[in-house]
Amino acid sequence: MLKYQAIANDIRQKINDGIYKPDDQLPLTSELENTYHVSKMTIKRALDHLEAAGLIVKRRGSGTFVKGLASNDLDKLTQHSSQQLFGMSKVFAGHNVVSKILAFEVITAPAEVMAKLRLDDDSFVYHIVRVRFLDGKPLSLETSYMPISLIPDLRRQHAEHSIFSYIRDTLHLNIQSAHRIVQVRGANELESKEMSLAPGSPVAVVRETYFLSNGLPFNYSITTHEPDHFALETVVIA
Amino acid sequence: MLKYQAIANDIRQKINDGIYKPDDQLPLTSELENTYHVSKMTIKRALDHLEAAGLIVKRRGSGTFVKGLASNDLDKLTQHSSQQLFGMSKVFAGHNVVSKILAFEVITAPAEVMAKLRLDDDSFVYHIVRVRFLDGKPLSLETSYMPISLIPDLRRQHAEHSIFSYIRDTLHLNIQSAHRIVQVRGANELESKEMSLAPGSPVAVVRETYFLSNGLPFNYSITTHEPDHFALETVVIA
DNA sequence: GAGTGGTCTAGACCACTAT
DNA sequence: TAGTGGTCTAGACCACTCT
Repeated sequence: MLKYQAIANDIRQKINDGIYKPDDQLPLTSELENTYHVSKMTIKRALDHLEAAGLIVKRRGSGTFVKGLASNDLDKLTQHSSQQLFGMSKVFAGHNVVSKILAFEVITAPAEVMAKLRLDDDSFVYHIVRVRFLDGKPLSLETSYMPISLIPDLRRQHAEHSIFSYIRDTLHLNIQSAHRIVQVRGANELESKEMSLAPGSPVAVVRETYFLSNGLPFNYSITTHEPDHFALETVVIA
Repeated sequence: MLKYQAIANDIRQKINDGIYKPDDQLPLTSELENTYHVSKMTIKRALDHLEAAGLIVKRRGSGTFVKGLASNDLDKLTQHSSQQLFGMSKVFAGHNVVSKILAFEVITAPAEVMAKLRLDDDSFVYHIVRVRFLDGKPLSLETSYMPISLIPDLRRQHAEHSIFSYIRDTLHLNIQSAHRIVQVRGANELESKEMSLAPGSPVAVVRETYFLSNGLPFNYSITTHEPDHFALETVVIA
């Protein structure tokens, strides 16, 4: 474990345990240097991460303070370390997540998909439509496109479980990041039928582009979520 | 301007101008050290920021690459530098943004507000309900709570324009960060009436807590957005 | 093995806050 | 003016990729 990570985790834990409480001042960076036996830059990096995570606030000239967070929010931030990238199989670990496959085929990429995945004119992509169920209840309907050039030999069985596991564990490709756009609209016919929603009733629409560690986009997906189990949380720093 | 910021801006500009294109490899960090006459750590910090912004990808052992972004997305990321914190008056600069005030009063804080703003039992808060119009069309309905202890002497006229400007320019307080939760539901009676929406039609609900640079929460707000002008974009790094 | 980016240091100097 | 965190450096050493 890297030093700055270990220090960040330690301080996060102390905030979680109430050793450092909301509005408390943290020890000075010079004191932290001594207690952890590291240089100034290393302390700074650890605190930078905690600041980006929304846990603390730094003020040049004054000191470093735990944010005045409601205890609920504090718990969330100290436990799940930052944002989730990977599929629901991980997010809902412990629950029963099942996929029903409505489509699994290879097609020539539609214009929007071509643009998002930076593909040539007549590139082939997988076109996968799945409904995800959590403990038997429909959660979301996902339409996903992936170029066959990057993800060879994807099978229906992978889509039934976790496509992301196949990509990482079998193809040994690293997922580096995702770009997301969240919007809202009424459910269309397919969505209302497959998710047992009234037509036109509210759904969250999340469009995502996923990138590999070499910078190439390998997945463009549009997921509509049933409202009761959808919440997206972010922290914005000025 | 700080060196690492200047370098980050310069490289962002070069990506925007197409000097570095999607999938291109950037110059090696050692070369960048020479061209900008700075140390390794300074180059690293500049690139770290561009990576967090979703523009580039770094691979130890291989090099640094521009992400394979669709040209639309590239433009967005290179121009608006990262996420927005501050009120609509800034986001929609150039457009005509007007507020209609439905409520402007001081009340004892409800339980949820007390928790979010970490207030004592019978603290007073402003309770402000506004409808925001963009070029004459209703955009959102915002219910906002702020403790009178932190924000003294707020007037109706401030709510009519920008509360954030009052806080920054008059009170000289710095807004450091915001925590956001986005959800979806059907419009209630007030929302449908004030925003000319069918009852139960989809709206985005954003709950936000804003923090000052001393770590204190000073504003808790619940905003419901009409769907046509709402989109929230985020970049997630593994 | 040659080459990439990453971590960490010790210390000089800077920018901001408080009193 | 004392004390806070921030920037930047030059260089040692490390972890990973690719051939």
